Amino acid sequence: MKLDKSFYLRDDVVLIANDLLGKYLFTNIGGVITGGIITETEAYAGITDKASHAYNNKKTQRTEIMFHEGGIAYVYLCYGMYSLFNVVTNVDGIPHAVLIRGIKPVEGLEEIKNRVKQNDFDKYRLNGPGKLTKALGIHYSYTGTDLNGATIWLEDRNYYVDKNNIIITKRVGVAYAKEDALLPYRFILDIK
DNA sequence: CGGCCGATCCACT
DNA sequence: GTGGATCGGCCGA
Repeated sequence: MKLDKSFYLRDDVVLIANDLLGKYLFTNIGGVITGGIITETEAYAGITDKASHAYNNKKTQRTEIMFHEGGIAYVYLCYGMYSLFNVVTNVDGIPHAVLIRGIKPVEGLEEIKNRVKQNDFDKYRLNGPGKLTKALGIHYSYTGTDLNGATIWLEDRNYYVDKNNIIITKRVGVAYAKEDALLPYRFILDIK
């Protein structure tokens, strides 16, 4: 079943990032459904988090989406060529988000393989936030999409997550955030 | 308006 | 381990 709105409205974005491991992310782009089990996430804790685009209450046309009520997508272009997909959380006015960094593909494998166009395609692993959006067809123009809709959605299919398989570490690529770059906000589900 | 820079990825050493 | 690709967003003038 799809994740309930209340899942996204909770105020602990770090807890939500952990809870998202083992949940399923799906897209329906042009009638083709692709998706997988979420295996890697990072929490971005809003206005006090130096790594967040919303740090210091920065509200621009791009980051404004994060200030909305949880349960929608925040997708933006990074390094001029990669769309990065985030789940917006918390209530209206608090710009929390969770970056989805990796999945284990389970649905639409052929389509995913065609989209990523890499020879060493690993059907057990699709790690990297830029790669997974390409695989699932999520373009940055999808920012603001309701995650309870028919285009992008998340489901709980009772996948059992063994806490012993969760690795918690610091976030990647945010050295500019200084001491906040060391926060244990990255969650990895270590499955085959 | 111009210039700088990035929540990345891949090829190459 | 390192450097280049590549372009929208952001900020300062």
